[in-house]
Amino acid sequence: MARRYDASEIEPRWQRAWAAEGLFRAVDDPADARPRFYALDMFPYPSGDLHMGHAEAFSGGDAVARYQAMRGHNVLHPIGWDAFGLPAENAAIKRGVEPEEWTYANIEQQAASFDRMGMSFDWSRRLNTCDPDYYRWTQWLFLRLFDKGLAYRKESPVNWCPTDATVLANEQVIQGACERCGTMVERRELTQWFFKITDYAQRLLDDAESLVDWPERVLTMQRNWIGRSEGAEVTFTIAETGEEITVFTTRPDTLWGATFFVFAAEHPAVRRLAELAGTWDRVEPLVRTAAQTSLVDREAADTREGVFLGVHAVNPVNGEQIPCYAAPYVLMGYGTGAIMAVPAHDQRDFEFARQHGVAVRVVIQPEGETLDGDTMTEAYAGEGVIVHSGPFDGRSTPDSIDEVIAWLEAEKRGRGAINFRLRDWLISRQRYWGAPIPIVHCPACGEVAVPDDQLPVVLPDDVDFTPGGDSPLAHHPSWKHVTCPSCGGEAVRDTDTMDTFVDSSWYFFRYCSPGYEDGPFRSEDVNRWMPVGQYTGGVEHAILHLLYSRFVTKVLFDLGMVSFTEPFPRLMNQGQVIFDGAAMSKSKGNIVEPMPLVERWGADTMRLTMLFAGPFEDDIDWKLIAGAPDKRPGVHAWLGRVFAAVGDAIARGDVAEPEALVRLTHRTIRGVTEDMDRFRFNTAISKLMVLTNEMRGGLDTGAGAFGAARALVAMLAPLAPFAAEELWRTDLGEAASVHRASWPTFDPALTVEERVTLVVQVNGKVRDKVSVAADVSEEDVIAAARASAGAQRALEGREPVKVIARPPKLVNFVVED
RNA sequence: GCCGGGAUGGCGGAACUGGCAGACGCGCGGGACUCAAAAUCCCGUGAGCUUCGGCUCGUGCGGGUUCGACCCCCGCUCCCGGCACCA
Repeated sequence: MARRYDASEIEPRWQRAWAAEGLFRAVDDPADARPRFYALDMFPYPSGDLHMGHAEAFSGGDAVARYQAMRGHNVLHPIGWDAFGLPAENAAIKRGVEPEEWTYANIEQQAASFDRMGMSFDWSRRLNTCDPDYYRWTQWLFLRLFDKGLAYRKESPVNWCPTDATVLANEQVIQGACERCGTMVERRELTQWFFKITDYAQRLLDDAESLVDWPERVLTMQRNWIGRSEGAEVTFTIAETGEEITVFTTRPDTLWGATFFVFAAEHPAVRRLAELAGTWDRVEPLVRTAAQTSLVDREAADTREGVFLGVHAVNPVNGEQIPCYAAPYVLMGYGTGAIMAVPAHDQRDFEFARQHGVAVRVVIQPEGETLDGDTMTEAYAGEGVIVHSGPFDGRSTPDSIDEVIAWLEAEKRGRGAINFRLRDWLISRQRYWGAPIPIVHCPACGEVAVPDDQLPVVLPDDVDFTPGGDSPLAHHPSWKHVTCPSCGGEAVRDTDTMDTFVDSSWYFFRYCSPGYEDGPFRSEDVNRWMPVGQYTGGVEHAILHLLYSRFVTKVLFDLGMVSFTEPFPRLMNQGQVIFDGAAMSKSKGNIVEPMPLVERWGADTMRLTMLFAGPFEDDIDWKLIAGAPDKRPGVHAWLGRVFAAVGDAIARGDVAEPEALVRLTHRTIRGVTEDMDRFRFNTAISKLMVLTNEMRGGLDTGAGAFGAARALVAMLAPLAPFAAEELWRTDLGEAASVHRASWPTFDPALTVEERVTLVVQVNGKVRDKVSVAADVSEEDVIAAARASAGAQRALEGREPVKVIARPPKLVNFVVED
């Protein structure tokens, strides 16, 4: 009687057993001699139940954790929830549910689903970022940045929805409109808290070089986001007032080609200069429009509009006076907010010059060509020979850039400079459901840190969520009124909360010291477990979360709290689960949920479906890989065959196995091990399927397969943990879990084939295949090839002019025709 | 526009370092079992031609290097992702 596979009976039973045994607890005893492995999955946001993306990501992450445990590691595989954030507040506004209630209900549902899936989490380390025990330390982290001058307040433009009367995050502005009410977003200047991540720009860039195990695209995105540019700062003088204005340029070699000068519309000097020159009437509308245009619209605009200010700038390299304009195409947030414009060699400046009738002066020409500024149709940004540039005439560029910078420094007209596109991290949110910023504003003392021993600053639970323009905390009748920790006078709390990316920038440290009450974590715990052995999650966090986490790690390193500067040396991004080429969405009505699949066919089938569909980092199109919901998935049928084959093998007992099966088993162990090390779950599963098929072939002839069965079950464990455990403990009779068994090993001698297929080619075309001994000599292999029927037929009696022999795999006869 | 990644049967995908293209699975066709169906098992399955021995073509397109190219080089096309006035 063949062993039957019944997931619905097996899975809940082992799920309970694992929990009762505490099987997945990480061992914190320093005396434990096993090497440690921190398997980290990006923690979920609790909006509803788990979705397909979670199912895919955690299937991979859990396979890694289980595999590493079987490889002899003491594995830390924690879970938690990124539980602060706007959706909870929106649920409160829309449906009248308390954010806290909504959040915790979703967390419980997701936790139950994870359990049902059999995720090997160490539940004892579970955390939620919205728990006061957690956000106490988020606030503590803020204060350490505040102490170091890395957290500061300044006025900054933000997205403002006039209907909801509230500030929106960039992600909440959809094509210039509020995502909730559709009103066009405006721009407002508000005083906001920032983290000074720009101080770490160079280190974030330099250390990225060490992240060789990150996906290339993620590293590229980070580098582009940081955006380092080398160039020079050059100081121009306003002819009419004598005031000095510095610009940044990456092309100091084109300084002699500057024919006008442009200020960002918001530049503080614009109004003063325009009023002085009597042009404010004409300039003012432009400035006002720029100030009101949302940041999103502003970046999407591509006009070359601008207004002459009526003043002139003196070019320090040649004393020339050039007209000054204000134009929105120059950004206040980058460089100095003012530029020298070189229309001949910058396309944007060129378009502006043509539209406003400004001269175009060529100072760089391609070798052997002459460009004419009056007739050229686009800027020339290439290499070439320098002309009309005083001491640099006749030199070539870009080689001369460094010499121009040296000359500027010697002449005291400018200096070499580096600029980054990276901006400081705006962390203020005028929102309720976040960690309150632990600052008290005192009329006498200014910004005062809440003392560490008064943390956490707890969120009140009786607030009005109706959008009102600033944080709901500001409207609470009593919460914000406190005494100043410094002078004892009357003061008010800061009523903003922190960006949820602050919460998620340090959660992986907290997992190392769960429940620790004297700090966010114990350094010795963190330094034992970290850096993370493998970080798994979605590519949507390629920039923000990963950049912020790297930044916070470097700050903690500088504080002497951790001994490393990069938290995640190995990163893997799973692909998205899509449907019919598009993201699953409610409006499309094409959402497929993982839990019904788990209930119908079992968690193991859900995992195998995800992992077998293709490379882990590729997208999965559910429409293409899944049949009808009630149609039995192929991987489920395979598990059925595994049960039957293992059952039969056990019934026959540990008797002699065909040598071919023994060799295949060893080759399979080698191959699957390599695949697991490289996240190649799809090919690992395929190799296990081949082994299953071969076992069944042997069993048909009455031979044994016990060793193959044991290896198969062990290798199945990270991929289909319930089925493997059932076979291991119930059928094979092992007392201890397969998930704490040793990963099978192979004998290299047995992975080598005894006989191999020799490919016989004539002129590179396959003409025959012959079985030969693996250690065949060159002469013998050529003789065997030549004797083959296919070679005889194709050679037609001709003598090869050349014979290429690669024993034992290939012989190629080259003949002339 | 710039940057990154792709394109292989009807479908998802394999192919180590340049050496059997299409592993494994889905789907489909045929068969066994069955009163029947489901389940299960077996056989076949890139295209065309075939005297059934084989032959020709075939990894987005066009060239090249090589005894030999899905793989390397040059030139394109299309698709996906990211950034997008960053001076």
